[in-house]
Amino acid sequence: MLKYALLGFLNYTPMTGYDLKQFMDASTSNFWHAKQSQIYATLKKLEQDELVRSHVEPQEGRPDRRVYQITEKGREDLQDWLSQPVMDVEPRKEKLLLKLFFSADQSVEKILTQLRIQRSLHEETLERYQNQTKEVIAQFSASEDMAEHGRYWEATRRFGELYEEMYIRWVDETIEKLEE
Amino acid sequence: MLKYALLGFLNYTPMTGYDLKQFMDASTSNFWHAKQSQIYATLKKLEQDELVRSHVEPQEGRPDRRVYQITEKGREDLQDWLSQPVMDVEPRKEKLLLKLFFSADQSVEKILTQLRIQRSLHEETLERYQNQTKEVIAQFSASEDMAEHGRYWEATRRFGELYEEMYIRWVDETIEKLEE
DNA sequence: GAATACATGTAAAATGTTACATGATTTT
DNA sequence: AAAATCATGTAACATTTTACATGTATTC
Repeated sequence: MLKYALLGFLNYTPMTGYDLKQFMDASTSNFWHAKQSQIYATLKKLEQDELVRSHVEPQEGRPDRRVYQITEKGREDLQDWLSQPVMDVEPRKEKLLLKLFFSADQSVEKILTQLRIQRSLHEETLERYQNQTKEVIAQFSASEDMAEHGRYWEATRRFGELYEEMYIRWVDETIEKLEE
Repeated sequence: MLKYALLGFLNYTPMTGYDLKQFMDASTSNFWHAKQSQIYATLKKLEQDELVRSHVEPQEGRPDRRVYQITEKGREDLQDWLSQPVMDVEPRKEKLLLKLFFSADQSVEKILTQLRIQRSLHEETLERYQNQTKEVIAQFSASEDMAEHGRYWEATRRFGELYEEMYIRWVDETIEKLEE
């Protein structure tokens, strides 16, 4: 699936694995993320499958850049994937909930601390979506050929915002019940 | 991490890999899930590490059962994990959002169809949390020695409920904006 | 008569994480 | 003087998914 994230970005414009990581961190990390090493490995595989092509741009004083661009075959594959509807609900994994589920023998004080830590982490995340991510999207949508993309980027950002608000609400509710 | 889900359940009572799968599907699938094959593989590893022990119970007409029970070492490991606070925000992966992010060139009609499919899938999931999962928890909490656990199980179920409500709200909001 | 439940697992592939390695330039 | 940024990657490991294989008993 990372495959399609990379093809999606390369469909905008050619760039390096390093650039792709920056873009993902700034825009899709809310719903899709990857480590730098995985991005490099996946790009290599995409090139083998001829969905992307690369060339090296020599640089002085800095490491050379390997710039990837999407091929016609890559565009078709991406288009194909985009047009297929998602037919399932994505399963979640939430360590904190797993812990909480088995926490009946822990002290309530310890659990409350856990929850308060999560609350502040999710508050930070929420603020990031509301400020930083929002700005990044606004900047990119400013250019004319990217304006149409802005609507969709904003929809995904909004999801992150709603998610974090929901999470904080759930923590507050749970803390309240435990304090009774 | 599946490791701790299995230890957590085995800390209630000894059971087979098959039983563990049933329990997880009925209770933790909202925030932690695993395939049957992964459960068997993980149990094998847990036994090698002496965190669980197993014995075979012969059966007639049905395959023999391999019943696992947690060891003292396993209990300590679980306890240790439970007492450590979670210090990060769990990253999500949402295929639909990834698709939506890159969908500016798709027809609005196609995207709306995508969103409507997701809406109905998440509505089903929400209802499951509100009815089936709620009942399962009520049943298990009925026995005296499990009553205290019920509070925590309910908190995790509530998370699923809030999540699905949020998701549906987001879909509705997004559909509305696209229809403008 | 067909499908589901019960119960176990193996093998291969895909995916993702962690740790390591290099080295100049720029910022703190 | 130390840390972060730019830029690449490899290797080992861990986790997860998919597909295969088996066979009885019960339910529809």
